[in-house]
Amino acid sequence: MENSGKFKRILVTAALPYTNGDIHLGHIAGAYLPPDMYVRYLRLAGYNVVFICGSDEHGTAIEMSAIKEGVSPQVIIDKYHFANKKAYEDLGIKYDIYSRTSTETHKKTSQDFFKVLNDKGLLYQKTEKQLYSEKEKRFLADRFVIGTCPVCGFEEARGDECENCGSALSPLELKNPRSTITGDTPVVKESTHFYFPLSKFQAMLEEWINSKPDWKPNVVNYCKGWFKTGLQDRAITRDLDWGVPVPLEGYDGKVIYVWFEAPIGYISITKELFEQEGNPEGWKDYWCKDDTKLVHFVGKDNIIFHAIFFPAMLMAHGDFVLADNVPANEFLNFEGGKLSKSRGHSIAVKDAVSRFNPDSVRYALATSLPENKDTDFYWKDLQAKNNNELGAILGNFVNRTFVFAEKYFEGTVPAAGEYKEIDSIIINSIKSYSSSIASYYENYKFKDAVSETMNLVRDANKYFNDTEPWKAVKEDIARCGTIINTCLQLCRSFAVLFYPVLPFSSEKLFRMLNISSEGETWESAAELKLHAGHKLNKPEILFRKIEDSEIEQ
RNA sequence: GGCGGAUUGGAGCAGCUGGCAGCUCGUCUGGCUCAUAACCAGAAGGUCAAAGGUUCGAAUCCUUUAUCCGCAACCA
Repeated sequence: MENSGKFKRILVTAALPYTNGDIHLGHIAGAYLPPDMYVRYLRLAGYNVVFICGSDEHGTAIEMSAIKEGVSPQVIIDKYHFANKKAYEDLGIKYDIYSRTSTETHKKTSQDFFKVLNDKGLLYQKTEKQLYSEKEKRFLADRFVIGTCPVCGFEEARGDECENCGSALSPLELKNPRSTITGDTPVVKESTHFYFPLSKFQAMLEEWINSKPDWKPNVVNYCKGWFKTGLQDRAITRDLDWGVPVPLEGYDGKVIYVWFEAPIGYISITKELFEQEGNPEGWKDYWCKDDTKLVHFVGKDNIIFHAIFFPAMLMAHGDFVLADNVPANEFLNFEGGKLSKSRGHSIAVKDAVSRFNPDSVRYALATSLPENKDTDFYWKDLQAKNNNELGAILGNFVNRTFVFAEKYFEGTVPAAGEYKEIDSIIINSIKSYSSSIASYYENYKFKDAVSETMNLVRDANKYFNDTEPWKAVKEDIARCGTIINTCLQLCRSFAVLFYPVLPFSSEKLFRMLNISSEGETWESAAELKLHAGHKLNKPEILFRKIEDSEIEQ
């Protein structure tokens, strides 16, 4: 619906996680759960969609982690690549492909991209003075230099800014500079780098973003802030060992800047996906045709790269589609503090899923997504949402329905007789709910989509109460059958409508209903597909209660 | 200091092209008893951070202040 209509296919990307740490719930809420829900919805709704992600594995930070731990960068990226891949799987975040930027395909794709821009004469070179460590035989990135602040005299000022007085600094301004890695004194040495003329693309970018009225205000505001300052050209190469080498003679020891090369990963990973599927040219449909809708899901820290820098690169290159939307989220804070590993304010995905039902984690995050502003996440919220909403509203409705079918109808679907008005109302409401929920998904309003889905279950519980099947079972068994039939049909609707947010429970519900989830569509959620006499499986508890003691940890 | 964002009942959030202040949870009361002591109904609870301004009318627009957060281009 909406503007999906003019597109033949949708390519959804989730921000490539930087592979020097475990992903945590803040990342999930910001950039991974929303696209997973979006894609699951789109598939049910019948769209042609590809969902890709992968590890971002190059750059200064990874090389420095490797040096500090005394291992090769490969050890670092392997460790976190596989750990993060598993974390996504554990949470039910299901990509069509989860690859990485250390592949040959990616190396070639980003080098080709670089060469196209260079051959077009768009790039230029500039020589600048930089600090160089003779002992380590490397140029030092700003943040790996400390020294005495020329403004306030603070002796531990970092190369990019002084934490004491807040002055923005360049490492060349520091007095008595030294490497944070070895402590030795660097020398000033010249180095030549390629620059991307971002400033020349400002007008085109502004026009492009102005043509996107459906973008979230927070994203547009971010971009406008950058435009106001004026975009500056960016160096797109670095003096570093760990990365994609500059594909030209005479540039040994230089690699393509990770933020130039990483988003090209979206293209190379799409290529890999289609290669695996035996259709090596298939990726072009998704990247080179105007009727592809490209959507980048990112956290707000990545807006600059996905809404400004990467689009400018694509404009410069010329062969590729630009993003239709960048529905970036804000940050999710934990227990009232910033999510940061150093302050112990982060929850790694692996710690959350080892304790709780992944669907409970997904639901708790989905209902407090930082869509418009930073939000807070508390363990007790997860407990409350699991117990009071998933358990008491959804799980309990399913359970009370199944227990009736089990006890009074031999575990089968009873026949539906004549419908009364109250039955018709709830049955018709499934259709209106499914279309309003769909509209929320299409417009990236995931919190609203989830709470709207739960509202249908609230209505279902009211229906159960108002029709009083526990009385009907004694007075009018046929009437009771009609009610329980309706409730079972509702359960099937829930299995479809909750699939985007609660995939594991949805599957469980399909099993309990003894039907396959294969071939289910969003449209079918409103159909009454369970036939009288259909045998049900034994009911199971969908969401077990989380005790206080589990939360106190 | 500059730029951008935020501040709404006990908690977490929505509302912000200006028009009686909403949702979920929690609390209190009542109903029901099929069900994971779950479900349903009703109620209480907010001078929308503060001050000033525009307007017939402001949570919403403007100015100032306070607090918090992000950005500031070689971390990604």
